[in-house]
Amino acid sequence: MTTLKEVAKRAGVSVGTVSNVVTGTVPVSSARRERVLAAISELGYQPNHVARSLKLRRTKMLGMVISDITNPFFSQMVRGAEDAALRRNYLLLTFNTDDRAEREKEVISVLRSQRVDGILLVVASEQRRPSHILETIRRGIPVVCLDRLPPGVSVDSVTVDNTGAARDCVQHLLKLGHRKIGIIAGSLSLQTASEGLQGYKEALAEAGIDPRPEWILQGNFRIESGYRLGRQLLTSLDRPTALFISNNLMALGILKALAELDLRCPEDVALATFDELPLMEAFRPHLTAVAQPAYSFGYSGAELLIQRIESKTHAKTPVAIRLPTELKIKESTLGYRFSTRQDCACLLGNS
Amino acid sequence: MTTLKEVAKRAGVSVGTVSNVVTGTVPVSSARRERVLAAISELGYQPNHVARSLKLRRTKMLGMVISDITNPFFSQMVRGAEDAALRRNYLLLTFNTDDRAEREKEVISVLRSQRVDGILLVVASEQRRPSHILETIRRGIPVVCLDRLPPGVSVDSVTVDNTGAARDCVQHLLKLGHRKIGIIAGSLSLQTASEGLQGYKEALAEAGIDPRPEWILQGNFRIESGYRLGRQLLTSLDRPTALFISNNLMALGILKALAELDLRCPEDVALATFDELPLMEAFRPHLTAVAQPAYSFGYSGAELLIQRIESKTHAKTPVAIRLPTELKIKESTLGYRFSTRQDCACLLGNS
DNA sequence: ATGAAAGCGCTAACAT
DNA sequence: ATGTTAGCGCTTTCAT
Repeated sequence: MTTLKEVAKRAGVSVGTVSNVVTGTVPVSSARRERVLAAISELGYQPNHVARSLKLRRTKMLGMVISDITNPFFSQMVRGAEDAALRRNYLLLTFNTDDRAEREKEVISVLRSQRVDGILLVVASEQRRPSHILETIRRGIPVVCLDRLPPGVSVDSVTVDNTGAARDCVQHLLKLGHRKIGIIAGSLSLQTASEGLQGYKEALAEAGIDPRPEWILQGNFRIESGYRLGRQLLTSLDRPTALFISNNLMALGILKALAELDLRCPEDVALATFDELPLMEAFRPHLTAVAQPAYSFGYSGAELLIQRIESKTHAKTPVAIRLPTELKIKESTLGYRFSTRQDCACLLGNS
Repeated sequence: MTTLKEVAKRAGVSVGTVSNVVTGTVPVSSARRERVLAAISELGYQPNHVARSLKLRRTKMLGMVISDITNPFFSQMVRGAEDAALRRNYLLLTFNTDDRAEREKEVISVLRSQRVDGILLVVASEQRRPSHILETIRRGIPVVCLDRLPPGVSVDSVTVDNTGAARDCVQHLLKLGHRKIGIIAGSLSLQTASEGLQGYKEALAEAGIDPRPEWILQGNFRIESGYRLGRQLLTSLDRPTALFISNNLMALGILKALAELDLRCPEDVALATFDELPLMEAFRPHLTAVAQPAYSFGYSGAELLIQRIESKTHAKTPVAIRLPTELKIKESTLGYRFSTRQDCACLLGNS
């Protein structure tokens, strides 16, 4: 690999001059600049970012820790973060944890060894005040948590109001006349999942309905678990007439179960889910969903993180960005108790 | 950040000794090792990978260049590559090009500046003998191309037989009795897309059918383009009875068009697509698809790349790994000309 | 405006 | 087995 020194030799100038041409921070006479530029292109010189990082003690790299890139929610988030990062000339180093706390620990350790300038984190650890995260922050590496917050840690974050969104969604089912509403929640050790369950319970409580324990199921956010729990719930003797599902993948699993059991949606069971995805438009019935701004999670998170990195001001109070969600009502809940199009239109209008 | 030097001072040994403890390449007396280990954990020392990379002139980082991480095919591929890389202690630096050649150039330049040890590349450039790729290889940075091959470049690769897979798939439609078969191809500047079209034409030719230009449409691998072209084709006066679609996202778009136009599948039009995804199991009708081993593309590619990096032997002949595809026949093509379950079962059996 | 030189944190060759 | 040191490629301060 060509080095600054070789370029300098070829152009007949000092390494300092070449560096000044490359970085553009110090003016260089145009005659010399020309010669340097010529030498650079003749030799195909590419600045060594590793050496620069060592010297400057910053890498212009961001660590990104998510649970699984093959989950569309996270791939959107990563794309958002990458787009924001590249605009500011930062690169993204991404890792999957599969929501396993020990993987998260390892990954953060790797990221620190790599000397990333900051970390975007979708926490896996359910543990209170996780030391690896606290320690990272204490060492001056900015961390922005996305979607979920580690309990007991004061840290910048980008989240949505999961409780409120779940409550709105279940209220929508109640308004349609449903009284027997089940929930497929995510793993309750994750904050988002327990918030979703909380919203579900609040909505039922407001309507004066006692939650039925056998209709509250805990999954793991994967297709397979939605399928399995869906079958379980839908084949039970006294099955709910509506289901609230805490994420997109489990919803897909339930659709599969539905098809196998020859149940119609929304006639036999109405379905409402968290997370909306472009590809869900192709599904029939079109699913009622709480749309989460997956891309924005990443984009805003990266912007906030870079701002923290570059402003150096060790802020005392964390910034908490709250992104809006939107309940998008579609066929999977409509049509159940309604016979005329007018009724539906009216309901769509004020929701 | 704590450095080796500080650890050495604390433990009362030389930096060399600390380095030897950390890397484990040279034996250190257990008494001193203990002291070093103690100092490391007291100070929370994390080796500086940047400095190590500069010194060793290798980063243990792999560059990965794909078109778009939000496309499930590529997110699976990235996950495969990451799993293979981590097993060998390499990290993955991923970039999206959106299939734009100039982005690819920029990204590869960044990767070279980062001094990645090798590059996994899903090529975007349709240009012959693209200089940025040739130059990268010439400089001794191993490149493994995934899924597609840049024209005129001798390079390691992991691909599938797109032509053969497309031909098999169209032959399946022909066997069912279809004579009016359309194709939604990808952007024909991409090798995979033109191979798919080639297979389609071969199958028709063997059956003695002349291709109808108005039934050969070119999309761009996105949901929206499948939707648009699907509507176009399905609303035409003389529409095909079966459709071969070159990727998963466009197939989803067509399903959306189908639902809007109130057409049934497979009764009104049979559908067969490239790419199979776990989440497609939830769709009804279940789509007949050529299953591509997306995860394996990444996994095998990363393994091959690392082998190249570590064996240093500048191989003269490129390795070309061919992964198998599998035609998975489902409801979206079956049931069209068959009235009894027996017929279907029989057909499923010998395909 | 330009050159010389120190030093970022590490590894490995060399000396002991 | 352990300590000492050169140098990886770069930026930047200090002279000039």
